[in-house]
Amino acid sequence: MPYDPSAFPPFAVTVDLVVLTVRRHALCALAVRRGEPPFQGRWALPGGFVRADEDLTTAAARELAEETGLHAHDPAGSVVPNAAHLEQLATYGDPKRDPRMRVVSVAHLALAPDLPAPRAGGDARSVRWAPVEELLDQETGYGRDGEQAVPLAFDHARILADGVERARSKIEYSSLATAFCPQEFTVGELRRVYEAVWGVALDPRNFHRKVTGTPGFLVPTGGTTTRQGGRPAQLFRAGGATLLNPPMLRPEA
Amino acid sequence: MPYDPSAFPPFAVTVDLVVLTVRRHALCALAVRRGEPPFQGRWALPGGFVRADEDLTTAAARELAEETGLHAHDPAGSVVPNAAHLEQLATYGDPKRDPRMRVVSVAHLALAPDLPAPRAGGDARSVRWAPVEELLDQETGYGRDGEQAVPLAFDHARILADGVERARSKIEYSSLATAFCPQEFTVGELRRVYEAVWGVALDPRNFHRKVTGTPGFLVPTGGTTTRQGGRPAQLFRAGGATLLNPPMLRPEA
DNA sequence: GATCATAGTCGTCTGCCTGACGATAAACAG
DNA sequence: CTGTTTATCGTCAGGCAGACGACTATGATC
Repeated sequence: MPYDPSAFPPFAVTVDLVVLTVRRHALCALAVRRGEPPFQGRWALPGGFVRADEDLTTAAARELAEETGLHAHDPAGSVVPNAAHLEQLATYGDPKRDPRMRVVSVAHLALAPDLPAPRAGGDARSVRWAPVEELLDQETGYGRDGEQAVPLAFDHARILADGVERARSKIEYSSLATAFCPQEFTVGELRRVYEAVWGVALDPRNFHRKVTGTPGFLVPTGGTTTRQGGRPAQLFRAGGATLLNPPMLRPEA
Repeated sequence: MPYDPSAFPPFAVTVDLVVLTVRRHALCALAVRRGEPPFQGRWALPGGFVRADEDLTTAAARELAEETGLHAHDPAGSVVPNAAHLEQLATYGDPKRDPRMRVVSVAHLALAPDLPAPRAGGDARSVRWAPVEELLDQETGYGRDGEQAVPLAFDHARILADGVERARSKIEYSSLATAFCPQEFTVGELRRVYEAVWGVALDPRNFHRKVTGTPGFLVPTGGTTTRQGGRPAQLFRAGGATLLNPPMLRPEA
């Protein structure tokens, strides 16, 4: 081995979070405003340093709770209300990605239902849900309103784009879309999740046939709701199945 | 922000490599024997420290070249003979994964054709291609021969298992299986790659129909070969398509 | 050289799934 | 009561995959 173990270069290790939800028929990500240089005043993904005795997943779950109050959905754990799906996304370590020092960031992806107030520990104006389209359009200079027509800090646009792409592809072959829904939801609400994440319109009849016909995907709870207007719809919970086989097909292939 | 940027905990960052190939109809991974504690004498995945000014992908490509002589296939680059596919796999950062210090390892996955001699810079007995089944069976105590019936060092069994799972699922919906083949190959050779990676038998007729019917997957070179015995087979190169739609279906779902 | 074993290649048939879309049902708004 | 909205059930045609028969072209063996 041609290296000296006592002379390894020191790194800072952080976790950054791509927290996605569906609000008002649009896929939104959590953004925080930076209060200090570099990129002061710019929007960024939430994140922070990994502590000395902390696992990466633990650090991500801690940051998620600090920023949103959401608890990570423990894969083997108990049923927590408002639990979010949390998984590792990818790691970004370009030597110049942080001008201050060498920082390696382990990005994580979190999917959460649309919660009332996404508020953070600090002041309310420093954190918000922003449509991902808007956050990513900033990269190409086409922001909506003047104030936010600024790219995300660091390489966070790239990280966000990777997270969105992961979510888009993963709801194809897994039941992960239910992570965007409340505990009980209707087929129509689930369909609107797919439509918002993929940015397409789906046929309600074929979608209904597909999701109700996939064993283990949806479990009827017996109740109905009319919160979407129209004819009352059956309520469902997410079933035990995590992999969809055959998958949902994204149109416009 | 509740942290002091000048007081972040220091980490060592390494890259570990899951290098896979298909040899003698079996999926094999590159393993190196550790020459020093901890886990001295045990088999481990190749890897090493990321240098101070080095990108993660660059570090992985450097380690790959050092251990195997393989060059990473530059996605936008020139045609390099014996180029391997290289992609980031996942990052492992359990505080106790290395007893010496806090090490975060960014694992990468490399897929390479079956090359004549996989030898490393050091002595030949310290590096080998081992069937992944054998390396992972060690975890449960069912090793083949006495000498190697020992688990991999660190958490490398977990990393290897994750890499194998990534490869198994990725050849379903991408043309990545061609990374296991030489520049020119036959449909039968490609089928044996799928059979080795998935550990199943595929119908040669349906497989042939599927791969030759997918636009952009295979490009005939005009030549034929009889190196597999039997009737001469057409030779193909990998086409430009990277995503297979609809995907190859893994039996026994 | 005839025969056999081995691989490769082309077709056929059937069942399942999907996309397109008609029709009905059950609520609410005017 | 009528129109609007959403949910849900059905029908039909096309495409693709699995099962499998048939034929082809080489090398090996007697």
